[in-house]
Amino acid sequence: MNLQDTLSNQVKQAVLASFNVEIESVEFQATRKEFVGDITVVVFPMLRYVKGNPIVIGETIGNYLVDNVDNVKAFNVVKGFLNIEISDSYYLNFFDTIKDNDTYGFVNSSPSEKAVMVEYSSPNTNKPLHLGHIRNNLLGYSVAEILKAAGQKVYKTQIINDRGIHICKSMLAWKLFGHGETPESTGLKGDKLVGNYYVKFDQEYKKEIESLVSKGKSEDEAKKSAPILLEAQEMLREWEKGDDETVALWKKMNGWVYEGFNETYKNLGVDFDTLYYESNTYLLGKEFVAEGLKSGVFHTEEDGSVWCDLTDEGLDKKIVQRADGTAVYMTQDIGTAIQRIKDFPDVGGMVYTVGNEQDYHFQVLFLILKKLGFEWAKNLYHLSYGMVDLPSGKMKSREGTVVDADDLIDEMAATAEEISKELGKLEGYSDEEKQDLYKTIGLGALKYYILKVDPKKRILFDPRESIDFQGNTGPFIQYTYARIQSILRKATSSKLSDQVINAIELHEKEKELLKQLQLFPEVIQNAASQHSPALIANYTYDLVKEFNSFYQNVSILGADIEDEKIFRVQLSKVVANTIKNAFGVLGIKVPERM
RNA sequence: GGUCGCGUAGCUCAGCUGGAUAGAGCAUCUGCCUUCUAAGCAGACGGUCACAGGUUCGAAUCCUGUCGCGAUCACCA
Repeated sequence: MNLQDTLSNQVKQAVLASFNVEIESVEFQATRKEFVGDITVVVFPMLRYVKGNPIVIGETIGNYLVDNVDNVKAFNVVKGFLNIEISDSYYLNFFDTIKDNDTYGFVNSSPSEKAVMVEYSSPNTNKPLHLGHIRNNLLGYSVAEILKAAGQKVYKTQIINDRGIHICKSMLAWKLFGHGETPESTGLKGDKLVGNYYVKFDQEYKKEIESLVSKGKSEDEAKKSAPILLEAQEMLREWEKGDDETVALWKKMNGWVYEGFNETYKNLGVDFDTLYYESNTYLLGKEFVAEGLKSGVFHTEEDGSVWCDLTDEGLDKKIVQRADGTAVYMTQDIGTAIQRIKDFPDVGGMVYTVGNEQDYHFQVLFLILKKLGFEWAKNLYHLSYGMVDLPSGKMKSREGTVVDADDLIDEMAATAEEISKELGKLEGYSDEEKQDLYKTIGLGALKYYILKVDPKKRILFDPRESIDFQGNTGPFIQYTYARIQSILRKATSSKLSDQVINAIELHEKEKELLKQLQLFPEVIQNAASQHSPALIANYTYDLVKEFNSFYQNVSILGADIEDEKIFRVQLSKVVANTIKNAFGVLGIKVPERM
């Protein structure tokens, strides 16, 4: 039983013994720094049951606790707050239970429990990944790792939007203007090459619109009748018919894109257990549209289009299949969800990492799946996150106003290199080790910068103001880890690792650290239930700040008493391990030196 | 217009299952490297928690309304 539960019972007994009243719950909070104590009971809520002066009530309870609870050393009452001091031995015992546990805070998954599938990334295959995708990838990956750490079985996946008018635009532009260029012939990453033709298409399209308008057409008309657009639409029809040449080109260019994406994923450090392609799942969606028609979930309009009426739920009518029988976005999402459960019968729920512009879509999707009668539909969660915008507004691939993912990753490493060289602490490292470290730090800065923000808030990214490496940042936390490793390297020679600690008096900073460590398992669980890596990031920052204060104010290897020295080294080791585990679920590596 | 989200220090963000004087970082300013890595520590400065009501012993936090920003309401994805 943890401290709070124990105290809770004792406080209830105290109230019962002193006032002859039973109270249901006791409200605790951490004691604020400016007061003496470790944990605080808020007396005010009890006034409903116990009439009287809150100060007197607090003192009565405090006296009872000191008399009856071993771990309670002393107390003081300020207004309606009963501040309790806990004995050092309690914290030392706690430390003893975690000091050799490398996975402290994590819960092993139980085989009987249902797995959860986490979808993220899910790009279109007509252009490279940008900063918006980075946020998506980091969030999805991290939430998947957090769920694992909290004891769930997880599959990571994505849905690759590999078909549609967008890829046809790139294909057509390549065909018209590409002169047979390939990634090999140009030295470009495949996704970059294909993306260039997506931009090229748009430029040509705009030229044609302009020319049509100058010939007297209205802008709307011009947009619809530009020859290059008509040709792209024709290409899509050819693709749907299975035209050999078109399909071959489609396969070739998608292949280039996948190679490019895989490189970016590798650099970002994200991975997937299984992949889904839209071109494979949209047909299953149509089957279930037919099914839903039979069971009356859907209905057909006069023109043959199929709809789901959600007006009873306070939503609109939603189309699930076009009049010409082709699939819409919703159709394939229905199909994909069902396909996944077929493929992985142990999956009992899914998390969709998709921007908040699609909040409505997922609300509708989940409702439709429920109406279709799928048991697992109640366990679907839309991990909705805010857009990453630039000072100039939205990022637009077609207009070239994007922060490219690969470029950004490289720039971060370059900045890390610059700073590292200035500081010059890496004598003895090989060039390869150095490059590796720059990447670790650069990515650490980027990932932490993105993940520390509450997912639902939008991020404004100003490329001119580079991401910090000082203060509340990834490198700051990595630096603290490296510092601890340095101490551990110096300490390993002696017998510091598995000594038993005798009773020592805790330094204030040590106690604060132990309190912070105690929170970690709860933080993991909260982050999992709220799908929020930001909670882990903020926790880690608080832990690290506490450690640095300890480090700067207390001598570790130079402790006067041998037992103190052992304890401090062990405590540092546990802090380092917790940093590593916390950063691990954020997808951030920690360095041995920096 | 309907619906949803957001609004906290000059800037970037915590805090939001109601509790003590609203916290960090950046920026600005002071100190601290002949002791474990100064990407650090200690401190100063900086706030009408968008605004107005309400609930409560107590509201940044919950409720209502107003304003501002964003998203969405496509036979696009």
